[in-house]
Formats: sequence, structure tokens, C-alpha cells
Amino acid sequence: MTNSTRIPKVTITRLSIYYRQLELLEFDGYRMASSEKLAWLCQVNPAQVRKDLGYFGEFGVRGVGYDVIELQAHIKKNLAINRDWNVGIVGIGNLGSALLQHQNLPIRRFKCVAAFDNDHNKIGEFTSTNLMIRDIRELNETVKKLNIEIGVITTPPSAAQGVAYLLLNARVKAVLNFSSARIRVPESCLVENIDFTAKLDILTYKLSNS
Amino acid sequence: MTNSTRIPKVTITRLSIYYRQLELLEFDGYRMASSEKLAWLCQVNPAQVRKDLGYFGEFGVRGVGYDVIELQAHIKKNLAINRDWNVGIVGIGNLGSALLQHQNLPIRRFKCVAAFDNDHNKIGEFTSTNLMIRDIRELNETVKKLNIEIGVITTPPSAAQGVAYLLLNARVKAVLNFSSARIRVPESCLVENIDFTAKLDILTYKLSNS
DNA sequence: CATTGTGAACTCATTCACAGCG
DNA sequence: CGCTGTGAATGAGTTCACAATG
Repeated sequence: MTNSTRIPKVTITRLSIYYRQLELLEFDGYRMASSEKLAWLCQVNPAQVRKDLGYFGEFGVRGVGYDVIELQAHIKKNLAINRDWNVGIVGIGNLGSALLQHQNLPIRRFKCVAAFDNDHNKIGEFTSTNLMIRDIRELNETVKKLNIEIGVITTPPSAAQGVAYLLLNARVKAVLNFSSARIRVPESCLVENIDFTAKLDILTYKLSNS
Repeated sequence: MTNSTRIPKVTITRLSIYYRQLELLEFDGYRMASSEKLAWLCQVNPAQVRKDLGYFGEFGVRGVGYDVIELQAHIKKNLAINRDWNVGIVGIGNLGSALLQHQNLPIRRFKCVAAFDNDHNKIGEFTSTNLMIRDIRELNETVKKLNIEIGVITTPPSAAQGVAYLLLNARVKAVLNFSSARIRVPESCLVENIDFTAKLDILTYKLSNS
């Protein structure tokens, strides 16, 4: 029976990880995979895998395992990564440029369709992906015209909140914030933060406490 | 009384966030901050702030709050970010280059002292930070010579595990893995993963379930 | 009969609520 | 009086353990 309880956020993250391992398993010629095998690859507990998958269906065959291809399709559907998503990147410094050129994004159907900056030396230039860098003042208009649903902030921390407001005004519904600033948005907008200095701090903490 | 229970990992992450807000508060001229103020800035519960700080000391003044400067020092010490850490970056593509040039790292005393790649067109070239890109075969020797304690993997996923082995062999004790591959290391080595496609997947999941 | 699916037990994290104290 | 520090209550996430089953 499909469990209709709300799926925990950690489960979503793991589904994303399972999905990538399933791709690799398929590439290696596997047709079926047990929760134990998948768990080993993802470095989690087998019961965790089964419970996570159980949140949105019953896909396994008892005594056998999961169909590698079929399970991928289920996860893709559940995560809504079975279609294109248009992405706009704000702040075309080194990190913004790196994302624009990052192959993983288009492979996973995240399409970087616009690049914005406020630096007049950059505006009008073309990225190596042949995208014109637009004035941030055109953000509102461009988001609507190109149907951008996800905004990515790759500005310095001091500019992050201002950019967040611009994105909100343009009715972007989700933001991926690479700046180390905490941005403040209304409930209606989703935010995920990627803060690598925080990750480094975890490492230094553990290094000096072990 | 200083609580000696092991500090949860989530608390470490938040300490890093508190620290950055304290820097901003200091910059804005605040001398004291209450748990409520700090909590508001970091978007957490005030009791959470107090409990997190309580794990490693008693720094507050009842009826008043926390000394903004003093608390920063305590957190820095606890996270071990009150000294330099030498970092080596492996994989000088767009993302690796972006990190090499990222100002936040040296500001936070993470020093990128070496850059490695296996591409002969890159080896011997200089980064914009004037660092020579070294052959990955020199990794072992260089890590020891330059006293590199943290390795950063910014290679494609397929190369990540191999690089992890090289880093392990060179006795690097902590790895920050930006590739979407899960790397396998012994207990003695610490790993943190930064997987932005997983973060995007969380956003698309939530977008289509709200 | 190997492996799934899942309640129940357990572990870990958050929040409450208030005593303690400057 | 106001805010910290913290035990107790609650809530969330993980793991166990085993019945269900292809």
C-alpha cells in the first residue's frame, strides 16, 4: 500500500542518491538490485532504502529485489526530474560561470537559460555556452519571458538578499543559494542553501576533535 | 556547566551560521546579542541557539545576552577555524578554478596551496591566483611537502573515487567532495559531500508537491 | 527461501517551559 | 525584570525484527 505520510526531506535527498547509483548499476548491466546492494553503494542501512522507497510505492519483488530501470523511472517521476526545468543564474563570477558550463545540469534536465549580472563590463558579453549576460534589471522581464522556475544565486553574500527580492518579484518559486548569507523569503518561495564554508567548518571541527 | 555530550553534527553546521551572523552584527556595531536576535537572523528557534551554545560552554549573561565579539572567539575556537588550514584542490575545471579564486576561502583561513589535474594541457599552467597546476602524480609528494590537511575533489564523478584513493594514500585526513559520486573511504578519513544536483532535486520535488 | 514491506523500538534532534541568576 | 541554561516533553528519523510473499 502506498504510504501517504509526508516524505521527510532527508528521504528526498537519498532518493536523489539512489537514482544516481541506479544509473550506474544500469550502465554496468544490472537488471535487478536488492535493497542491500543499493544500500551498500549509497552507504546507508538496507532498511532505510526500503523505508524510503516505501514512502511512495511498492516497487520491489520479494525474494528478488528492485528492477533497476523501473525504479529509476519511479524516482524520477517522484522527484519531478522527468522533465526540463529552466534555471536562471544570477552573479556571473567564477562560480556562476562554472555552473553555466557544468555538464551535470543539462544532463539532468536543468537548463541554464539566462545569466544575469550587474557589472557593466560583463553585461552584453557571451558566456562560453553562448548565453548573453543580461543586466540584472532585465531579470523580471526575462524570468517571465523564458519561463524560469528556479533562480540560482552565485553573488557575494552582501548582494544575496537583494537578488532574492528581485527573484521573488519575478515570481520565481524556488531559489538555490550558493552564497554564505542566509536569505529571507516568504513561505511561498522555496530555498536551498549550499554553503561550502560551513562544510569545511564541519571538517575542521571533526579533525580537531578526533 | 560545560556539557560534555558529543555535539550533534547539525549543531556544528549551525555554529558556522551563527558565527557569520555574529560577524555581521559586529560590523553593524552591536556589542551584545540575545539568543532571540541571533535565532531570528539565522532562522532557527531561540532555544535551539541556547542549547547549541550550551554544548560547549556558558557564554551568556542572564538578562542581557551574548557578547558578540567574545562569542565569535568561542565558536572559532570550537570549530577550529582560528588557524590556517592548507587545502589542495584536485580537478581544475570550472568549479575547481572557481574555488581557487573564491575570496571566502582565504578570508576564513582556508588556504588553497596546491592545484592538481591530470590533463597535460593544464599541467604547468598557472591559475589566476598564480598557483602552478601540478600533475596529479605529484599529489602524494606535494601533500606532504606543503602540509595539506584537506583535499577538495572537483573532478567529474567518474574520477572521484580514484582521486579519493590518491588523497588517502597521501594521508589527507579530510575530503570535501563536490562530485555527485559517493566516495568510499575508511573511517579514519572524514568526508563531506556537496551535491548541488541533489539540492536541485529537493527543489523540484517540493515545487511539484505544493 | 531470499528479500520486501512495515509496525514497533529506539536513537537523535527540537522545542517547551521554567528555575536560576545577573 | 529579562534572558540564559537546561531538564522534561515532544517530534522526527533510523534501525530492528519479522510476517508476508513472489
